[in-house]
Amino acid sequence: MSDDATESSEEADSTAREMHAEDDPYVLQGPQPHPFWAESVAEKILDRDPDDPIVIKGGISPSGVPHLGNMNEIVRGYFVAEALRDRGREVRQVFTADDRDPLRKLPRKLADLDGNVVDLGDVNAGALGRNLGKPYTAIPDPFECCDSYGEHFSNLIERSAELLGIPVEMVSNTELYESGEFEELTEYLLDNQQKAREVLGHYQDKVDEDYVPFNPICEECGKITETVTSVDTEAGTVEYVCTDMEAGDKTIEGCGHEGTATFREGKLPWRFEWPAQWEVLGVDHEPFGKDHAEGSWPSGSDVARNVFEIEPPVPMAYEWFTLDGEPFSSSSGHVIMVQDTLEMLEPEVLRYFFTKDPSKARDFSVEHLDQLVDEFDAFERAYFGEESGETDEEIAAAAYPPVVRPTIAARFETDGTPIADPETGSVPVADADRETYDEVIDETFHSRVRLPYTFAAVLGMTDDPDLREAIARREGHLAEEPEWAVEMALSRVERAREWARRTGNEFDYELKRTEMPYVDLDADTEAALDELADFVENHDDPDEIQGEIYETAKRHDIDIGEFFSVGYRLFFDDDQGPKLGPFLAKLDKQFVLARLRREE
RNA sequence: GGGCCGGUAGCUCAGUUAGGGAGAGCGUCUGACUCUUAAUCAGACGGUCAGGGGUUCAAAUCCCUUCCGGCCCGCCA
Repeated sequence: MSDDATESSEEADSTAREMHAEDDPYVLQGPQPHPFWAESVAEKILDRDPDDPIVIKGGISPSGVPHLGNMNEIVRGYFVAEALRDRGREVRQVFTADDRDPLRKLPRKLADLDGNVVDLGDVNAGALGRNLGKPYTAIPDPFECCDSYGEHFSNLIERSAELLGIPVEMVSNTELYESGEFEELTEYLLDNQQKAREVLGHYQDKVDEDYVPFNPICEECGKITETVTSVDTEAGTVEYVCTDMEAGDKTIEGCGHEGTATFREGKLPWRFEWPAQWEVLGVDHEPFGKDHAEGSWPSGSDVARNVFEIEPPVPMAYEWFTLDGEPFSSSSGHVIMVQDTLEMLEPEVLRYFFTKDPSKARDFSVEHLDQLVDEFDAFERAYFGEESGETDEEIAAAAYPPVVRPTIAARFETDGTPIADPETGSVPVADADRETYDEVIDETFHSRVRLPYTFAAVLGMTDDPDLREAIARREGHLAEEPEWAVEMALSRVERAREWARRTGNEFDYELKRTEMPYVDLDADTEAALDELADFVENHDDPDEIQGEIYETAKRHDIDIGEFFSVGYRLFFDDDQGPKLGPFLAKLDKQFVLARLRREE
C-alpha cells in the first residue's frame, strides 16, 4: 500500500540544517592545492576515488537565448574534465537540457539556430502564449526548424559547445522521463514521501502534508500540474486534478481535468529532480551558478544524502558574468552568445576567459575586448616562456593546453602538418590524441604570431589582404613565420574589425572608396592637397610621402593636426585613422590622386 | 528581516589560502625620436585596498561592525 498524501503529519521545519562537511559549494575558498582552480577541483573529485568514466554534468532549461553566462555550465566543467584527463582519467561531460520544465513566461527575445536574436513579435507569439505551463518539449518550435521549442534551444546550446570544441553529451530530460530512467526513483520517492517531505521541509515552508513530490502532465491540456490527489505505486500511477499554477506574479490556469498519469507522464519538482539526475547519470561533479548555491544546492545535497541515500557530486559555485557592466538578461535581449563573440575573438581567447577564478564576478566587456585579448596574448607568451613578467606561469602551464588544444586540433594534423583550410575554429580532441597535440603545441604552434588586437583593428580599414599583410610586415609584426602562422595572425583582422564596427569605437573606420565624403576646405588647404597629389604622383616611398605631408602643411602654414584630419576626412570620413603616408603609398595611385584632387 | 558571495588606481583586474615593501595592463599627463596617427620608447601623475573599530611589533589580508552591489531564503533553472 502506498502513502496517502493526506495522511502525512510531518510539519514543515524551516530551521537551519547543518550541511554535510563535503557539501560546501564554495570549494575555491581557503587554501587550494594548485594555482589553477580547475586542478584544485579535480583533486577534490579524485579524493573520492570515483570510477572511470568520471561524469561531469551541467544543465539549464532551454528557455531562451543561451548566452555567455550560461556557458559556465559547460566551459567550467570542461577545464575540470581536462585536468582529470591530464591525470589519465576518462571523463564524460554531460549536459542536461532540462526540457520538461514548463514555459512560465514568454521571453521577449528569441534566437534562430544561427544565433540571430529576434523579437518575440517576429515569430508566432500568439501560438507561443497558448503554451504557457507546458513542457518545453511539448511546445512547437516558433522557428519551425526543430521538433519543439525545447529542442530548438537545446540545439543552440549544443552548437555553442561545438563552436568551442568542447565534447559534451547532450541529455534530454524529457527523454529520461519517457524512457523510464526516473521511474525507479519516482516510485521510491512516492513510497517514502514522509522522508521526502521531512527533508525538503527544512528548506521550503510550503511543504506540508499534502505535498506530493511529483507533478503530472495533464492529459487534457498538456500542462504541468501540481495537485496530486492520490498515489498508487503498485500500479505506477497518480491521480491528479489540473489546477492553476502560480508562475511569478501570474497564474497559469489549469483546465480542471481529473485524470491519471504514469510516472513517465510528469516530472519531479526541481529540488528532487536535480538529485535524481545525479543518481541516474552517476554525476561526480557539477558546477552551478551562485543562485543555486544558497537555494537548491543545500536542499539538493540533503535530499541526495538523506532521501535517496547517495553521495551528491563535488559542487562548485561560480559567480555570474555581467555584459558591459549589466546583468545578462535573456528575456530583454541584453545577451551575447558564443556565436557573437567568435566573430570578434579567436575561440582560444574565449576559452581563456573561462579559466579565470570562478568565485569572482566578472564583466565581459565588449567595449574593452582589446584588453581581454592583450591579456590572453600575455598568457600565451607566459606559457611559451617568452615573457618574464607578472603573468602567472604556473597557471599558464596548467591552463593554456586545454585553452588551445581544440584550436590545434582544428588547424593541424596530429603530426603537426597544418590543415590548409580549416572548416571550423575548434575541434574536440580525442583522448588518444592529447599527447600528440601537446607536442604540436610545443614544437609547432610556438611559432604562431599574434597581431596586437588594436593594430589588427587598424588593418581592418582596408579589405585588401595583400595590403593588410604588407602593412603588418612593415610595422614589424610579421617576419619569417610559416604560412599557417601568417594566415592565422591576419585572421585576427576581420575579428578586430568586427569589434570596431560593433562598438563604433575609434578604430571603426573604413575606406570611403565609392563616394567622397563632404569636407569643407579653404584655399590654402586645397592648394596643399593639390601639391601633395603632385608629389604622390611621382613618389612611392611610404616614408617620403609621410614626410611630405608635414612639409606641405608647413609650406601652406596649415596646422599639422588639421591637415591630417582633412586627409582622414577625405579617405575615411573620420578625424583619425592609420598612419597616412604608408597607407596612401599602398593604395592604388589613381584613386589616391583623384581623391586628393577632390575629383570623385 | 535572515543567509551567502563580492567591494583594491579613471577602466579591467592580480595580490587575501600561510599578516610584514600597495601592484600590472590600459587610460591620462610630460618628454624624446630633426615624421601626432594601434605609433614606439622613457618618465610622471594616480589608491585613507568601501567606512569604522579591534587583535598584533606589523592588517588589503585575521576578528567585530556599518554601508554599497549581486544572489538565495516563493516559483524556476
